[in-house]
Amino acid sequence: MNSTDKKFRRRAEARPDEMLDAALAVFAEKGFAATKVDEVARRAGVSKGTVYLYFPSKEALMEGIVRRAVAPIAERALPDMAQFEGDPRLPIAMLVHTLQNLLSDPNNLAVPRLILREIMNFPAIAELYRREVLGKVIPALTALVARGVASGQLRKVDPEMTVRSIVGPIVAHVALSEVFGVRPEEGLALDRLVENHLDILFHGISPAGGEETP
Amino acid sequence: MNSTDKKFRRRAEARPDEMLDAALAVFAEKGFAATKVDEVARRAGVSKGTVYLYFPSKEALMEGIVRRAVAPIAERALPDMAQFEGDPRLPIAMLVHTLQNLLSDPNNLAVPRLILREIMNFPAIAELYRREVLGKVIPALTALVARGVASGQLRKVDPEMTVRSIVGPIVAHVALSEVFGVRPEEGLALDRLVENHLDILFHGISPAGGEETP
Amino acid sequence: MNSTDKKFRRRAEARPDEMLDAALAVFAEKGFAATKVDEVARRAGVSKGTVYLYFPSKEALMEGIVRRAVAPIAERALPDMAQFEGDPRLPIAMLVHTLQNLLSDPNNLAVPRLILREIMNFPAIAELYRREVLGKVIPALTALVARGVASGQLRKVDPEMTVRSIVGPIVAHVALSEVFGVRPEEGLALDRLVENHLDILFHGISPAGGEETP
Amino acid sequence: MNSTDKKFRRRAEARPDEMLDAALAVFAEKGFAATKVDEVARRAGVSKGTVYLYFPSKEALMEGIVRRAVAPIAERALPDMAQFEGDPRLPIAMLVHTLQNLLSDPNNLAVPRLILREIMNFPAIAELYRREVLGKVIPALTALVARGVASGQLRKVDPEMTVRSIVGPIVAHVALSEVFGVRPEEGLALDRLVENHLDILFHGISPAGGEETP
DNA sequence: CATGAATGAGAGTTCATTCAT
DNA sequence: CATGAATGAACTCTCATTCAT
Repeated sequence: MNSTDKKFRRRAEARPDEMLDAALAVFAEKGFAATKVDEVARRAGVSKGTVYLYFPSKEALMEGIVRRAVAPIAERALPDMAQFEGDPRLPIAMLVHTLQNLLSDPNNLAVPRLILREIMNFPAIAELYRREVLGKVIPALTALVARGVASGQLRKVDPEMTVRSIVGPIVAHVALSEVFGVRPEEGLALDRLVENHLDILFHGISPAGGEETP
Repeated sequence: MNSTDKKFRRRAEARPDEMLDAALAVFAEKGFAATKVDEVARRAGVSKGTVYLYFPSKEALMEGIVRRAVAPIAERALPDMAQFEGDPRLPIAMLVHTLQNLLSDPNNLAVPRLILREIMNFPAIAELYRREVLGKVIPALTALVARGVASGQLRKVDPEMTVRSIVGPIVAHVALSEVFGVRPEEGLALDRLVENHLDILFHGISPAGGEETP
Repeated sequence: MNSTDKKFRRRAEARPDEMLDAALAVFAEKGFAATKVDEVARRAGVSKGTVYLYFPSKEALMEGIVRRAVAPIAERALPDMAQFEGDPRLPIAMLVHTLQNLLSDPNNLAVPRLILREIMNFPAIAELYRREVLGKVIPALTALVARGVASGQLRKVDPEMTVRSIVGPIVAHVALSEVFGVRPEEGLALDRLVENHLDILFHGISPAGGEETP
Repeated sequence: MNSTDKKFRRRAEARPDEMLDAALAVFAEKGFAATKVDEVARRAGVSKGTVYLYFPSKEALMEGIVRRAVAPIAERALPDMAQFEGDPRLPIAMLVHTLQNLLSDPNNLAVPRLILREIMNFPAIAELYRREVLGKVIPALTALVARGVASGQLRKVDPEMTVRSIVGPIVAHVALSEVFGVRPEEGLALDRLVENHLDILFHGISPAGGEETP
């Protein structure tokens, strides 16, 4: 009860996570290059040396942040989509709404923002993201669209390219807002964007006289 | 005796431009932070001091690159679009094809790539881009869509959000390719993307039984 | 095992002082501008970075030197003088002799020499010196002379200007020697200067038939 | 009358002097180290290269300034003093008043100020000054005092040290004012200083019951 | 485990000086 | 004579990383 009391144990085990939290906060605020390890340590309530006890380098902090954020994505909603058999517009709408929910919470936005900001300086992160997220989401979506086209539930569109039409408007909307500060008066208004986007998308990919948006 | 001998190059008025070319090349290759002014100078065939003769700082090189690239954009195709009276799908298709042409040339791609890579560390550049490019293109496009909706040539879509549906797929396509290396086997295949995109888009925004893609 | 082995010196609280010593030595030798921080570090037995661990800039070293040297001056002999009630020539002689002692030791001379050399490039130091040293010594001396005049122990001299007559000859003597290398054959011969100076001064400010030099 | 008209000739011949004027102005304002040759050139209305046409280095400008200012001093009032036969207090008073006049004009103050500021970084200048000015003034003054002592017109003072008592108060007064900004409310008030100084000095060096200040 | 003092390679920037025109 | 574009050595300061305690 002395050296193993709550405080001590929690600290010992949660340390790496606390450091990633601190690093994310500072990276998000100042960018990777402008962030000093000293400040990450301070924000995490430890000394600079301790950071290096858990992470071999400043870059490793960056990778740790991304790895932690990316991990749950792959396991989550993907399997469902891949095996879905019915109207492909349903999982497409689900995916879009999942994205919407994800992006609505500023907390969730911090990591993508950071990735967007730094990715071109971190080939390893780009590769990780490509492999763990895009490499799973894109093929699943492509297959979904392809099945829809094959079954006649969708018009004869190019499945691979259509994936860009599904996520593109959302990406563009968030990028405009986050990078350039171009946003509607209401704020992000993601719901408005999603509604209009799905409306156009489904009109665009459904056969003439096709069903309405699910 | 040719135009590149030493004597001619001295005092050449093209000096600043040559430096921006060199800077663009190195920034594109290594990123802003990892680029040494020394290397920009070497690549431009001058000494480090000479760079500072024309640009007060390394950052000024970055700004110079963007400013030079952004300048012609605003003056170019915008006015036409704003005053166009007929089928709004025509100028939309034109804009998309203009983008396609622009992005097809790897030379033209270098600046947007660089901007994408560094913009979050250069608020001034983001602001410049927002003001000079987005601040002109987006309102023009929005008005165009709004007119189309008003005239009944387009379905009742949200003009402001629809702009994201027009450029989003292209942005996503280029970003996937340039940032993550996710691209079709043929390479960028921008034509395939554009064809599919316009197909879906126009089906998505045209009234039921509307005209075909222009 | 002695007090200068590596382990003991690490974290020593004397670090800043050691650096000031080193800086003073190099500044005195080469002047501020011609001194490289690297050399200060080497002379202090540390690395360049360590200097910046304790002092934020090269200028801060300069200020540190002066501040450290100036600190004890104000607290020392001033209070006595201010409250002295008897013959004002006594504390004047004491002050002059204190100066004489101070300036006799080449070690003590280093700081004034450095100040003299660099002061015009360091307004902050001039201000510090003015406030902490001159701002206390001069008014005290002035008051002393004024009291002497009022009590009739001194002739009717201008107290404020007489202060210049008290310290001027010493300043001139040291400046001639230190700056221009003009000095008697014996060396500085401060005692000779002081004796002659006080002889003239006291004859100059005492009433006709006044007392002898104390 | 074409290529030798006033403008051209004056420029050609007065160039070096104009450059020294410009250099003095900038050195006085910013100090030697902080002055850029570029600015001296600009202030002189010529190009940087032209400065190097007349002066081999930045330091040479400094030396030129001092040499030009020092030249007339030696030839001027010195001979008179050396051969003066009457009351030595007369030439002493004259010297002090000459100094007073010299220092009263801010224009004349610029060079001494600059010398004071930079001399310790320019051994050559110190040496020049020592040789050309001090080496002549001090022996002359010393001899004068010695003669006064020998003739009984002055008390038995140490001639060499007494020189410090003659110029010291003035030096101290100017240094206090120029270096530390310590000055009477009226401004420099050199006349007040000189009057009090000579009063004390002559009372100090004259035999008891000696004559009044000339 | 944790600390934080110490390191030192490295980069941006300045500016006296040169020299082709 | 005059120019001013070009040079490049030199310097200050930063900060990721190490390691003795």
